[in-house]
Amino acid sequence: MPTSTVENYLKQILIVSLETNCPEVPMGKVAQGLSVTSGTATTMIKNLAENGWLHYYPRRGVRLTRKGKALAMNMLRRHRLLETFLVETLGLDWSEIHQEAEELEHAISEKVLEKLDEFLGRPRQDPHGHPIPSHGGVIRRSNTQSLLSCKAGSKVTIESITDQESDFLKFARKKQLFPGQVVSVLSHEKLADAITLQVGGAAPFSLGSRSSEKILVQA
Amino acid sequence: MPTSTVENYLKQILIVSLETNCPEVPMGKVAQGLSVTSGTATTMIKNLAENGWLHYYPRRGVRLTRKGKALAMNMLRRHRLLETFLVETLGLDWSEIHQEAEELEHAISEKVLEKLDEFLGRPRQDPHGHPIPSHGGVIRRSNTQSLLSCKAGSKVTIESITDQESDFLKFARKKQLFPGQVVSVLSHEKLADAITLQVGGAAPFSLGSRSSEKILVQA
DNA sequence: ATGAGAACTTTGAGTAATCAAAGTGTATTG
DNA sequence: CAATACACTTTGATTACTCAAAGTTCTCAT
Repeated sequence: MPTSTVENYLKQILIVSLETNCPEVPMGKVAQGLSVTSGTATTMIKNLAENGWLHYYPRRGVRLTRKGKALAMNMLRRHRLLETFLVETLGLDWSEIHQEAEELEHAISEKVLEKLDEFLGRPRQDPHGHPIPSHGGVIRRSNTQSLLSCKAGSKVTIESITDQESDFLKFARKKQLFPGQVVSVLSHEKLADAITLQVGGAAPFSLGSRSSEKILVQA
Repeated sequence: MPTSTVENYLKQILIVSLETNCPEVPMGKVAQGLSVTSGTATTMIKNLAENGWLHYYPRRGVRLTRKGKALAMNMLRRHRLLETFLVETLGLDWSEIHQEAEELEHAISEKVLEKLDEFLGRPRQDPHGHPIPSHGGVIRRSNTQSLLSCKAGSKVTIESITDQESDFLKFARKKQLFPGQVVSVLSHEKLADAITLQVGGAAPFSLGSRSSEKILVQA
């Protein structure tokens, strides 16, 4: 039985490798993502490698094994199903569910998880718009791009918000930026590092590149 | 923030002190209830005493402080609300929920707990018939006695089953022994250590003292 | 190519929880 | 009232994780 620390390391590595679209993840990202010192990450990673969760290429990075990826995918499934439950069933705010799910995902058994999935009607996406991996660990990958890469004049649908920070999510909702919303890109000034949007009939507003990168859309 | 080990020790002590109706709990019961060696229990208890969770009387036992009892009551509330959720909402069998709740009770936040309570309609009892402590940590104590103390010829209503063992619970349900059921005590042979019952129209059967002690009833 | 700085690893030490086994105190029972 | 048995405590060691700080390797700009 892997400890919850092991689960967290593997999940974090999977998340980074999905984000960067590259299976090899540098140590720095691991340490940073888990808020531990780099020395701690090195020690832990060597231990994970010894137990067959991942391959470790010193001073280069880390890559999940099949076994490691399966566990990590399962953690993502747990996390996203729990987030869905917290919002849909218990009515918590989407800005506060991340931390809650972060704890619960290690405590919930496979049996309860599947009952929960059934109870929720086997949802495909969590409240942030992220796909929920299947029981078998498969994730539906859609052809999305970030809002940052949209041209002026285009009209796109928000697929997901890739940030779990409470403050950003509160802001996003106030501006009506959540999955399913249709957004018009009024302008995109590369040099000014800003993109101007309009959602529904509300007043237009601008986002910097940092923020617009966090919003994934479909044309 | 107490660790989940701390939470487990305090909860276990509270459970024993409620069962025995005595606030002082001997070390042996602590070690046994938590499945640790007696040496481990001693070390841990000294640590808990230093942190104000309980009073430690060496070679005599242990007694929760106000602070310790409050935390322990809260754990009991978590446990029993979660058990209720697992049975009522997700449809798990009452024989398998104890272990599940045992894990989840440490992971669920106060906020989610209260939402859950609301969602469940603020239940007063868990699926085993045990009272659920209020948010403030108060427990309704009814005047119950165990089935073992019932006279032949009496007719009683089951209030709760004080055993979490999966096998015993499966047996109990098969015999229709669960909260709310009305039971006739046909005979009670002190010397034979057996009590004979009838539930509804089913065939009469006998229970030994070990088992009948686990069933709490109201006249 | 070289030297500065970033990225990474190593080392030494600490915490929380656990066990096995040896040691101590207490309570009965003959 | 001693001998024994039981309940409890102490001791020494282990595991899984963590950090700070010192050490190493790699890369890139000069």
